[in-house]
Amino acid sequence: MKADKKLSEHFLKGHEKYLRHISIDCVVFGFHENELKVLLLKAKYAGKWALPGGFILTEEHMDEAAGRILKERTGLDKIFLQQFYVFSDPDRSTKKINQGFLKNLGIKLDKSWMFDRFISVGYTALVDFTKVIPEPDIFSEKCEWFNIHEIPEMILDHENILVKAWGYLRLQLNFQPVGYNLLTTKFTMPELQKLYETILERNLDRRNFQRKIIDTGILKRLEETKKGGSHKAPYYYKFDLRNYKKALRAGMGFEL
Amino acid sequence: MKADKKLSEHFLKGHEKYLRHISIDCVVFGFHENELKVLLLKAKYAGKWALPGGFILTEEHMDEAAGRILKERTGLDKIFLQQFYVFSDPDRSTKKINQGFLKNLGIKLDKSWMFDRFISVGYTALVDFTKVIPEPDIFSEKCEWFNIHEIPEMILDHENILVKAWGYLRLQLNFQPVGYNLLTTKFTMPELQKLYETILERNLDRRNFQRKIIDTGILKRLEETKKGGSHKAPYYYKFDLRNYKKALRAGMGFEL
DNA sequence: CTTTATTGCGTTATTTTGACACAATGTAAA
DNA sequence: TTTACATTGTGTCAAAATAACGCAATAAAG
Repeated sequence: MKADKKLSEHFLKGHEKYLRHISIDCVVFGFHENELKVLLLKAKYAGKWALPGGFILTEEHMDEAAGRILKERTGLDKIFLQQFYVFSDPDRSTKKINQGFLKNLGIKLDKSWMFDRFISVGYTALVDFTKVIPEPDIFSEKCEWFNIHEIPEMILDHENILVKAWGYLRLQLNFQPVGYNLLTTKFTMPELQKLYETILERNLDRRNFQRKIIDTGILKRLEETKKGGSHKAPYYYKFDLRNYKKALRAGMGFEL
Repeated sequence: MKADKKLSEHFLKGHEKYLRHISIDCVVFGFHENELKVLLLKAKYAGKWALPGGFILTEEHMDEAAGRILKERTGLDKIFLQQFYVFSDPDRSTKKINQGFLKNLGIKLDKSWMFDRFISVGYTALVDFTKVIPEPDIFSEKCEWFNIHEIPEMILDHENILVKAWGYLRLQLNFQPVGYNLLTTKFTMPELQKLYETILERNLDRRNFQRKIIDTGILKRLEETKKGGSHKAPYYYKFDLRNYKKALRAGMGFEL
């Protein structure tokens, strides 16, 4: 099989291409139908799910590497990425698990660089759910979105990474263009509020939320309204990127 | 010379002992005489100053490595450490600089692991200035404290790392036991206020600061006062660690 | 014993936040 | 066509948090 040959080469020659001991794991957040979602890959033959990850080319900036890795998985360019933590437990990737994975692949490689210890840098990625075309890679049989509350069994310490990323997202809500990156360009106030409520995991007063977010001046109301519901049609809004960036520098307060 | 032999061995055999491509750089903050200080090393023969840094043993947790590195430099155990950013520019450590450094040492080593590209994980360390005994290592001729506003010329991207660490410290002021770790066990209210003012780089109203910090309940006032100034003697305080940790979880607001 | 610098404690005005009321409006049912 | 319903847009008011400032108390120096 062609895919297997590519895999073999990866295990045999990867160390010439990539920095050893260092990996990247991305937690890709999306927002759809009022739910926070995470993009996961199902590892071939392993039967468990994994965060999209990869390695750093010998002369590549790590942030670029993260972008490159994600482009292959989502089809998107210029994704909003942020490193948030380094996972360095010496036992986080055990040889046992990786060897089992290889055996199932039918490849006999006892001394691949892949069995070395890896320190992994965690990145959060915020993407527009509607624009992503999920793509599995040669290591994976599937690539799918999962509701943040319905995460399947994951390999290694990936669940831990995911939980930590979510906490980071919550902390960053006041300082980063979370809304700008997770929503489509056009959205309604209830949609934006739901996003905040989902990330903060608590309900916000509709009227106070609106006042607060309007006062920051980061939004521009359009003339258009979103019709379809059997009730008053909400206005569409879009971000005023200029003001947004200015407001973010100051931090806009939604308390935890 | 014995030191040179140790150095040679480091350059020749280090890769057997440490993970390649990964280093740690620590920004050690202290507070003394109302000034924020940083602990720096003067690199031998290089003539420039450097952050205390090091490498990760093949089976060591990265956080432990950071602690181990700092223990050698400060004589302190159980230092409050936090990773804050990963510096991964492929050009951040150029071969030219390192080779010059080696040449000056009188050691001819063209293919040392030390010339590989390094990705460095930045840590902030908060220490009690009065308890630190600065110790240079075999790479350094000096180890000294510097005022944060009087930083000398530094090697590589270390000044950049330092600046980023300071920004991180500011952000963490409301969420981390910054005061607890930077001050001696006994301190006065004006001392604590100066610490906050120095980190935030702005003046705070003395009376509002006092009220706010007292209201959090994180302090315990002692009967003792600090005499010596030609004015009313301020009370000593110490942290109520129980309440401090509780308050930190909620975050206590000093805005930027 | 007076002066000086600074502390401890307090007051008031302003701003921000939280809780809630009510009219307006797009669709579906009558 | 009219009515019912769900949800939106806007506004009010009390409570809480913050900012700005006053003044008496006191340790040391002259």
